[in-house]
Amino acid sequence: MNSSFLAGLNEPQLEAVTLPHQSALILAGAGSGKTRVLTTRIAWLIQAGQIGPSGLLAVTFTNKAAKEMLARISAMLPINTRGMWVGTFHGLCNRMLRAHFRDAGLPQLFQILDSQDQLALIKRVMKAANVDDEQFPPRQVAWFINSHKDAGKRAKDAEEYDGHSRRMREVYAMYEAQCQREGVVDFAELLLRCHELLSRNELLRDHYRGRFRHILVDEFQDTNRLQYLWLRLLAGGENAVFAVGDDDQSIYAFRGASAANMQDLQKDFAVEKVIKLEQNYRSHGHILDAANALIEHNERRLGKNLWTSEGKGEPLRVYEAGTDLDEAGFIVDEVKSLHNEGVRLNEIALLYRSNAQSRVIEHALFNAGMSYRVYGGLRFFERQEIKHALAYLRLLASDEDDGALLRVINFPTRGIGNRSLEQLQGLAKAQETSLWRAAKEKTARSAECKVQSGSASASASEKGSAAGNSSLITHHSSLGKGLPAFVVLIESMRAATASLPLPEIIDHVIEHSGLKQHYQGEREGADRLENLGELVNAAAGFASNDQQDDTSLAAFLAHAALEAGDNQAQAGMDALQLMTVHSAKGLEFHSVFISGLEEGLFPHENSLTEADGKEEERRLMYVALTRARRRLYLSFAQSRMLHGQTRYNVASSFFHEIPEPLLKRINRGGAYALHAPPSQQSGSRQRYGRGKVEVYSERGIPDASSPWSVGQNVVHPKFGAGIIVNAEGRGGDARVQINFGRAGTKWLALEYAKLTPA
DNA sequence: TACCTCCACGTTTTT
DNA sequence: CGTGGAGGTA
Repeated sequence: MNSSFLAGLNEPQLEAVTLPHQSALILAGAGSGKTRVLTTRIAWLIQAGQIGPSGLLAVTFTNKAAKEMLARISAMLPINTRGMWVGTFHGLCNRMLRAHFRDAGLPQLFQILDSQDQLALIKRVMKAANVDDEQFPPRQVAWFINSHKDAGKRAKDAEEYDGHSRRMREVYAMYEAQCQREGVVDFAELLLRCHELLSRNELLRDHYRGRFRHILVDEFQDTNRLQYLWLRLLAGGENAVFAVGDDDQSIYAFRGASAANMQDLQKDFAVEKVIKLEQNYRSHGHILDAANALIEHNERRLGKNLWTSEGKGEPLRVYEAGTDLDEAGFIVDEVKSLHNEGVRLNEIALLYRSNAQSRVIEHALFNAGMSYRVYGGLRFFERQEIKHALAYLRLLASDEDDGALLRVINFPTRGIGNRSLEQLQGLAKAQETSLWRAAKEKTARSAECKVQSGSASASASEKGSAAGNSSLITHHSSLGKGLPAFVVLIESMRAATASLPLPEIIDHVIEHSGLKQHYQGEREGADRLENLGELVNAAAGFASNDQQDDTSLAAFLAHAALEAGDNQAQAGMDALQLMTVHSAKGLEFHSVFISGLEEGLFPHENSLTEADGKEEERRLMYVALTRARRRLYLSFAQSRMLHGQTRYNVASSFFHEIPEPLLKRINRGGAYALHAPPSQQSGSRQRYGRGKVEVYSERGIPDASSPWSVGQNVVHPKFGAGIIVNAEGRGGDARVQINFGRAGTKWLALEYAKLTPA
C-alpha cells in the first residue's frame, strides 16, 4: 500500500490519522497541523479500503475550510471528490433536506433566508400581529428565535417566565408558521429541520447511519448544542466520530458555541483516545511561551502546552503610544520598514478587538498611501443590488415567497405605495394565500372586468358594490396603476426564461426587471451595475463547476444564501491585512500587530459582566498571539477617541500574564509598569506631553493650584496604579475619576485620597 | 416618493 | 466620532 502521504507526520499525528474505527477527540493546538491530520485521515481511510469516498461525512464551519479540505483530499488521492459529503453543517443539512424535502415537510424549492431576510420577515410578522417593536426589538426577537433553535427548541418548547417571554414565544410561533407558509427556512432551521427529519424518520436515519461509518468534525469546540445533537443522531452508537478541536480557541460562546461538547463527546461516544497535538509548526518559541503562559490563567481547560523545535526567535515587541493616532502612526511606520526588509504586505496582519478600531488606522494607512485590505463588512451576495436581483429570481421560482415579492414589487419604483401594499396584504391574509397569488388574482379579475364592461367606471362600480366601501375603490384604482404591470412583468419573465440556462436567466432578469435601467440612471450606479454583471459571471461559474451536480436556479439561490462570498475585489493583491481577532482565527502571518491592548477594550469591558467573559477574552488573546510566525507587536495607547469621547485606559491586564522577559519595550513609554502587581506599581515615568498639571472645574476653567490633571497617571495605596479620566469641583471639593483598570473606575475626593503621581 | 435632518447607539459573527 | 434608522417635509 502506498501511503506516502503519511510521511512527515509526527507521532501523535500519525496515531490520530491511523486510529482504528472508534470515536476520538483530537486536541489540536494552534498551528499543530489539525487540518492536515483531518484530511490525511480521510485519505488514509479511503486508501486503506476501510471506506469508499461516499462512506464518510466531514463537516466544517466555513465554506473556506470545506473547500480547503476537498482540495487537499484531491491532492492526495486520485478520486473525484464530487459526491463526497464534505461541507459545512448548513450545507450538508441543506443537501439532506433537498433530497428528502417531502419527508421534511418542505416544498421542493424551499428558499434559504440569510440574516437580513430573517430580520425582515420577523419585522413583517410583528407588524401583522401588532407587536410593539419598542418592547420587542426585532433584533432581540431574532436572537431569541435563533438561540432557541440553536438549542434544538421549537416555539412549543420555549419556556415562559413572564408576560414578556410568553409574547416572545408567540412571535416565535407566528414566525415559524409564516416561514412554513412561504416555504423559506433560516440558517438555524436548516439544522433543526434536518435533526427533526432524522429523529422522526427511522428508515432514513438507519440509511445514513449505515452509510456514514466515519464522521469527521473540524473546529469541534465551535459546535453549538443543536449541531452536537445532529452529530450524535447521525452517528448513532456504531459510527466513529473523529472530532478535532481546541478548547483554548473557543471564541464563539456568545453565539451559542459550547466547548462543553468536548466533554460530552467523550462521555456519549465512550472516547478512549484523546490525542493531543502539541507540536507547533508555525511560531517561534517566544511567541508560544507567551501564548502558553497567558492561557494558563484560564481555569477550565482540557490542558495542553505548545512547543516547537524551532528557535526562540525574537521577543514580543511592546509599543506604548500616547494616543490612538500615535499608535496608528507607529504601525504604519513599522509596516513600512518590515515591507522594506522584504516581508510581503500579505504576510502582515493588523488585529483589533472591535471593528470600530480600524478607522483610525485605515486613515493613517490611506494617508501613507499603503495598500490594505479590511476583512468583514458587506459581502457580495449581501449587497442590495444583488439581493434585489436574487429576489426577482426567487419570485420566478416560487409563488409563495412574500419576502422576495415585497423586496421588488416597488423596486424600481412602479407606483405601488404603502397603501396598495397594505391592501394587497389584507387581501392575501383574507384569502389565506401568498402575496403573489393575491396580486395575480386581483389583476386578473380587474382585467376581466375591463374586458367585460369595457370601462373603468363599470369595474369600479362592480367592486364598490361588492365591498360597499368607498375607500376600497380608491385602493383598487391605485392597485390598477402599478400592480398589473408588475404581474405582467413577472409572468413574462417567467415565460421568457423557462428554458434558458442559468446565467441567461439572470441576465434576462437584470435586463427586463428594470434594475439595469434604474442603476444606469443613478450616480452611484456604476459599481452596482458592475456587481450585477459579476452576478451573471458567478452564475456561469456555478453552472460550469464540475463539483456541482445541480445547476438549477434553486441550487444557485441556495448557494447564494449559504455562501455569501468574499467582500472585497482586492482579494488578490499584496496588501496589509486588517481584521478583528475573531476573523483571524485559522490564519497565520509572518508578522502580527495586536493593537488597542487596553483594559476595557481588550479584554472588552462588556465581556467582563458575563460568566465566562474574561476567560473567553483570554482565549481570544491566545488566538491573536498564535497567529504570528516570526514577529509579534503588542501596542496600546494611553488615550483613545471612542464614541466621540477621549478615554483614558490602563494597559491590558493581559500584559501581566505574559512573563516579562518575553516582552521588549521598543519605545520609551513606561507610563505603565506592565508587571509589578497593582499595589506596588510605581513609576519612573515620563508622561507624554499632554497639558499642564491642572484640574478643570465644571466650567472648564483650569485650576492652576492643583497638581493633578486629566490623563495623568497616579498611584493609590489601595487600588494601585490608575489614570485620571475626569475631574470636577475645585479646592476642597475637588474630586477626580480614576480608572484603576482591574480595580475599576472610581470617583475620589482629592482631599482624602492618598494619591501620588506615578 | 425622495431627500434630509435628527437622534440613539456603539464587541466579537458564519451559515 | 460615525452610522443607520426613523420621521418629517418638499
